[in-house]
This record gives sequence, C-alpha cells and structure tokens, in this order.
Amino acid sequence: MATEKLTEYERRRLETIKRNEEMLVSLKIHTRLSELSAAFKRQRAEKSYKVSPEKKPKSEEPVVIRRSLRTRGLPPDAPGLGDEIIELRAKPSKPNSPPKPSPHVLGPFRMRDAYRGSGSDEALIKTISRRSQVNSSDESVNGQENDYKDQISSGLHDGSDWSYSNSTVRVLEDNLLGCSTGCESIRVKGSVDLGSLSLEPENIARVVPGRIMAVRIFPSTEMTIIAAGNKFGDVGFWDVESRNEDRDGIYLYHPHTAPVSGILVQPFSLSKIYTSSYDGLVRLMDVEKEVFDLIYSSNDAIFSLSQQPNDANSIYFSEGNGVVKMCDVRVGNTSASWNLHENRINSVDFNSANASIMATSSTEGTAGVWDLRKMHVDKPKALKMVCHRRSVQSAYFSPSGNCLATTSFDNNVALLSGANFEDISMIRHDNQTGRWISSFRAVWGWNDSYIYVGNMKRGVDVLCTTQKRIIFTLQSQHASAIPCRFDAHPHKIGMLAGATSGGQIYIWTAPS
DNA sequence: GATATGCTTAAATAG
DNA sequence: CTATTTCCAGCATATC
Repeated sequence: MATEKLTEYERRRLETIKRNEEMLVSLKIHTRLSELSAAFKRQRAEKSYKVSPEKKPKSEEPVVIRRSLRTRGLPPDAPGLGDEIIELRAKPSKPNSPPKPSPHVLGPFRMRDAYRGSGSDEALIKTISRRSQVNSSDESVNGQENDYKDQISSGLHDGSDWSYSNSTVRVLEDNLLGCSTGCESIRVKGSVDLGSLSLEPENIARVVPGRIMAVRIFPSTEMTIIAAGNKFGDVGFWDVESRNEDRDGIYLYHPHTAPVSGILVQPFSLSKIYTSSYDGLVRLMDVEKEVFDLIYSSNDAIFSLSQQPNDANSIYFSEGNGVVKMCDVRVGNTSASWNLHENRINSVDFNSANASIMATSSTEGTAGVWDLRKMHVDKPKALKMVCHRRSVQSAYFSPSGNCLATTSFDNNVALLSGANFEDISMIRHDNQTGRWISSFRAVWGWNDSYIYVGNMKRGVDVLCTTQKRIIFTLQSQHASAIPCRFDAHPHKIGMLAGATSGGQIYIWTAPS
C-alpha cells in the first residue's frame, strides 16, 4: 500500500520533470534524465525521518524529505542528478490550483517574482538604492575618502567593476580607523560596555518563517537593515527604522529552494547582496536592477559564503564534501578549487590584516588556517590545524586579525593567537543545541577582547579572550527564543543581531 | 567502510 | 493552555 502511494508520487514527479525538460535541455543535463528512475528507486527505499505511518495527508502529495546525495555526503557523480532536478521545480501547491509563477529556475529572475510579502517592496528598493548611491559619494565622509574613491575608480576596467588594491585599503585603514563613515569594508574597532547593551522590544521582529541559518547587518551607518536567510530558501529584509504603525518594515523573498547558508552585502555597493544555499546556487540580488541573478551553480550544496576584505570581484564558498572554491563574479566561473577537508565546511573567513590568510571549519572536527599564496593544487597544506573532538561550526578571525576563534560541538570555543596562531587555549562552553536549534557560532565584536555566543537559556554569553572564560551574559525578558546565529554591526559598536530558530531577529544595542 | 536507525533538542502553531 | 509538528544536525550504536 505504501508502495502504491509512492509509485503514484513517483509518477507525478516524473511528470513534473517532463515539464522541466525544455529548460534542462538548454542546460545539457537532459541526457541524464534516464538516470532518474534509478535515483527514485533509491529514494523510495530510503525512509524519511520517523514519520507516524498512520497519519497520511489525504489526497496530498506525501511529504517526503528531499535528501539529495550531496546532503548525505555522497559524491556528486551521476546518480545524484535526479534530486537536483526535483529541487528545481516549483513547490507543488494544491493539485488543481494553477502553479504559482516560480523563480525556481537555473537562471536570473526578477525580484518581484521571488517576492513573497503581502505589501509592496517598493519602499525597500528605494531605501537601499538611495543609500547605495549616497554611499558612493557619502556626505558624512570628509573629502579624504572621496579622494580614495576616485583613486579606487581610476583603477577600474569598467564602470561595473569595484576592485581596489591592497595598498589602497591600507591607506583607508590608516586614515579612517575609528572614524564613522557611511560605508567601508574596514570594521570600526572599539570597546563596548557590556552592561549597557540592551534588547528593546522595538528591536525584535520576525523576519522570516522558520529557522534562520544566516543573518547579516547591512554595513552602513545611514540605515539599519538586516537580512536573514532561512531553512526554506527565503531571504527576509528588515528595515528597522521604517517600522511604524502601518508598516512592519519587513520584506520577504524566495530566491532559493533549500536552506540559505550565507549572505554577503557588498560594502561599497549596498544594493548588491550575494546569497548561497544548499540548493547549490550562489545568487546576486541586485536591488537597483531588481533582479536575483545567478552567479554560480553546482550539484553540491554550498554551506558557507565569504569574501576577502580587499577584493569585491571574488567570492569564496564551501561546497559539498570539504571543497572551497573561488569564483570571479565578473566572469562567473570558478577560478580556483581546493579540497581542504574530508567533510562539509561550515565556515570560510578571511583575515582583515592579511587577506591571503583564510580560515575554514569543518564537520570533520578540524579548523584550518590557510595561506592562499601557497596553496598546492593537489594537497594544500594548512598553516595551522585546530583539532576538536567533534564537528567545528565556525572559525572566525578577530577584528585585528591576530586571533582566531573556533566553535565546536565538543563544547569548546578554541582561541588561537600568536604570530602563527601557535598559541591555543580552550574556553568551555555548552554548544549542545540539539536538532531544532542551529549550531552556535561564536562571533567577534568590535575588538579582540570579547566573543559572543548564544546559550540554551535564551541569552548571549560573552567570552573574555584574556580571562578565557564567560565574563558576562546578555539576557533579556523580551527574548522568547534562543539566539543561535549572530552578526556584529561592522560600523556601530554595540549593535549585535541575533537570529533564532523561529525566524526572529534580536538587535542588542548600546545606548547612543 | 557503508548504511540504517534512534536519540538529543525548542518553538511555532494547531487544536 | 496543551498537544502536535518540525524533520537538509550530529553523534552513537547496530548491522551488513
């Protein structure tokens, strides 16, 4: 009986795939359609997570958890493709209702086609576009920076290129350190009074449905916009200051068909936002063009996304089983690929003091520090390996670049320091989040003193790097869920966004 | 080694 | 208010 039902399900799926065939033909993967049948048989044999067999949704498609080969850690070779195609199709609505126009295609689509909010998203587009333009000739910055901008512009190949050199960044850093500018890729540094941080009720909002996987504060002092990516492939934007009685200031899009693993807002061009996903895609949301572009596509899941602080033309991401790739966004292909770990890589980060130094963390149980200038193609050798006893969820460099903090399921936050990160110390911290809460990832604040990491009591533990212990815990009666993913505002000291598994964002702030 | 299965966990939401 | 549902982690254990 169950077999019968699944057979029916298979039939419908095959129909869907037929419908997608034209699209697939252009992608030159249609020749592998013949392999689908076999893939389905495997999938049928595979049981989804313990579902009570009695309750079946009547006359609905059975809810089968789509687990592609890649999420099961299998090689991305031939037989996995069937899953990919399924994930490209629109999520089935009711059998007889006309299919919603779906952007789930392997290509660019308009923002409005991915928009899932109730009102209009015009206000968001306006806010981001206006600020983005302001940022390229920011009035809050003195003439000095405009000179740098000119300097930067003079080195461009064309108008759509935002490259700038190492030396330029160095000059920027020397001159602008500590200044409040509208937009630069250098983080402000400073100390924060932990006791003064608070979570105000107006700084709480549900930005997406379901579990948040990635959160990012826009790198601007002119506005407060926070982007959150969830498990379903949604990306929500919260324009915090625009909230009033009529508007919630929240805008929801659906650019991906699987969990969103990374969000990058371009510091010099706030209207350009990269997103990565388990669906194997990297997209570029261009708010001015009002499109979600396709930058990169893979058969493997993409688990994290990063960028060097001095190169806006390249993105780095981790893919499948332990691979990091670099992609030139102007060309759209990967120009480098390294196999660095045996298992999925949960984070990729770059050192602010030396953009060639990269850190990775892996489910394999290790974190690595790498020098991109010395990467052997076959077997890259790490400058430093951190060994944990369980999976490592993150490895992030401190604001100065002198330290590295890794977070692991083995209940440690490891702290590396020293000229070659040779000094390692462990700070105990309960990181057992269980199944429903995204893993904790300790993030740096605005100097090398403190690290912020969620706890299971709905608070934020602050680890002191000198005392190697929890020195403070941010708590609030307004926090109704566990904040598990964080982003510290790069230019506003004390502004820390925490994201929950229920789609909420908490913004802790320092008094102004 | 590959594969399956069971257990942990919190919060939205259905009732 | 309680009962149910979620189910793309990660780990331990059992079986082949």
